[in-house]
Amino acid sequence: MTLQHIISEKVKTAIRELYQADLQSVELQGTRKEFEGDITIVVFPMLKVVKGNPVQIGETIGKYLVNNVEEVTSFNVVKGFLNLVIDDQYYINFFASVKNTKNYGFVTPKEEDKAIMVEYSSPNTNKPLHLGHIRNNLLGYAVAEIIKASGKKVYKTQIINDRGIHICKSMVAWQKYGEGQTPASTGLKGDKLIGNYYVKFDQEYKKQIKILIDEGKTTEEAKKEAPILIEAQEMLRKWETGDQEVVSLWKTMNEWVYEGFEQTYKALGVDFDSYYYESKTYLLGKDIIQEGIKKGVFFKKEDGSVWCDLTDEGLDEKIVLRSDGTAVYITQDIGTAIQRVTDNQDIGGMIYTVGNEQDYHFKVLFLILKKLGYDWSSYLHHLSYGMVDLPSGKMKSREGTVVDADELMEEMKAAAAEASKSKGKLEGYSEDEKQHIYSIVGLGSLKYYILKVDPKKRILFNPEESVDLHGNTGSFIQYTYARIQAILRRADFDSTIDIHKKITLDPREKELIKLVEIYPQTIQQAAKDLSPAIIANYVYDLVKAYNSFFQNVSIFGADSENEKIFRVQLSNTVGVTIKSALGLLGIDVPERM
RNA sequence: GGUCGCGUAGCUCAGCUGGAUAGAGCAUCUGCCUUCUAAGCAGACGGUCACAGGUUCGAAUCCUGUCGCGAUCACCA
Repeated sequence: MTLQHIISEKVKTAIRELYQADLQSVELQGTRKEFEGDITIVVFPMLKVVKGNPVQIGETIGKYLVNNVEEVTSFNVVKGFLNLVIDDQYYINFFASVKNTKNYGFVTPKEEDKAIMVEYSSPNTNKPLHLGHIRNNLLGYAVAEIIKASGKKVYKTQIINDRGIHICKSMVAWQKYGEGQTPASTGLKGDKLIGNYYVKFDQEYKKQIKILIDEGKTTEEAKKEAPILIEAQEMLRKWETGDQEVVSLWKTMNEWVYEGFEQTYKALGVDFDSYYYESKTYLLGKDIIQEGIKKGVFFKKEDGSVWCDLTDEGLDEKIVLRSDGTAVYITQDIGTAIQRVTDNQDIGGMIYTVGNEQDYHFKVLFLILKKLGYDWSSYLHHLSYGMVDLPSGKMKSREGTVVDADELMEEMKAAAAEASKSKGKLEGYSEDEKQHIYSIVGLGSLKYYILKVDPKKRILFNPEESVDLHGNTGSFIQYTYARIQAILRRADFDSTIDIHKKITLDPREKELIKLVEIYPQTIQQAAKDLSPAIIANYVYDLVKAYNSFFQNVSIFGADSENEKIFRVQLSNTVGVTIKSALGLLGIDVPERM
């Protein structure tokens, strides 16, 4: 039972004994810095059941708590706020009880619990990953880790959009202009190579449109009749009929892309427990549609197209199968969802990490699955996030303003290297060790910069700002961790020495213990809100408080040995918590920097 | 046009299940390295929380409307 619980219960008891009234709940908050105290009870809400002056009621309850709760040493009342001063010994005992806890703040999942499947990344296989994908990957990975830490089993997965006209465009261009190039022959990553042919297709397509218009066609006609587009469409038809040559080329080119993606994922530090491929699930989707027609969930129009009527829910009719019988986007999503639950019987819910331009799509998808009668459909969430904009505006592939994921990571690493060299704190490290630290710091900056923002908001990605070392940045947090390690190296750190004896706390020490105290509930909140930003903001607060402590309270110049040991142990616990919280964000920590 | 989201300091963001004088960072300005990593600390400056109503003892937070920005409303994915 936490101190908050004890105080809440005692307040209720006090109201019952002193005023013969029942209080539903007690509103507690941390006392603001400008007032004396640690925990504050808001008196105003009590006025609904207790008539009287809030200040007097506060005084009465304050006296009662001092007499009846050991940890409450004194109190003061300001307006309707009852500030309680908590005994330092409470915080010291709390710290002692927690300082050697492994995985402090994490809840271990129970065997019988249902699992959550988190889908993220989910690229098309016709071009490399860019900054937008980075946000998606970081968010999906971090949310998965946070949910895991909050006490649930988690499966990470993705859906790879490996079929469709976009792949065929790259394939056609490669066939016509590729001259047999491969990743091995060019030294290019596979996804980059394929991306080049996607661009090549677009260039040729535009040329042909222009020629057709010059020949007197309308723009509309030209766009439909360009020979290279006809070729791509023809290739898609061949693919669907299983044409051996086309399927073989498709497989080869997709393999190249997957190898490229794997390198990017590895560099980013994200991973997956399973992969789903649209090419394998869209047929199941089509089967489900047929069943749905029998169940009356869908209906067929005269032209053969199949629809779902969602007008009762305030939405429109939604097409789920084209008149020629081919699958649309949502068809395969229905199939994939069902396939996943079939493969993993313990799934109790799914989270889709997809940009907010698809809010409507997922609303419809979840409704359709509900109409089809799947009980897990009520535990589906769309983790909807905002776009990443550049100072120059939106990223547009046609205008070449897309920020490539691999290049960006290299740039971040280079910036970290430059900054580190100017500080010169890595003497004695080998070149490999230095490179490793540049990588940790560069990626840490990037990840923190993106994850600290509320997922649902758009991000303005300012390259100059993202490599900044000062203030609310990943570097600052990692730097603090490295600082703590320097202390521990020098102190011959031993976590087992008992420090119960220490009597008075510096306000900065107390602040740190309070922050450590709320780490577990912060994880729960972040899991509930699907928001890594909550963890990012927490770890920033923790680090700021530590630096204030570090700069103003001498550790090795402490008055007593006991005090010194306490401060070293406190530093260690803060360091462990920083590492743990950053770990949830997929950010590594350096021992030195 | 319908629907959804957003609007907080010059800039980038916290705070939003209602609580005290709205917080950080960047930028600008002052101090602090012969003592544990100055990628730091201490401080100054900076606000009509888009606007207007409403609910409430109390509103940045909840409700309604207006304005601005964005997304979406395909037999594209």
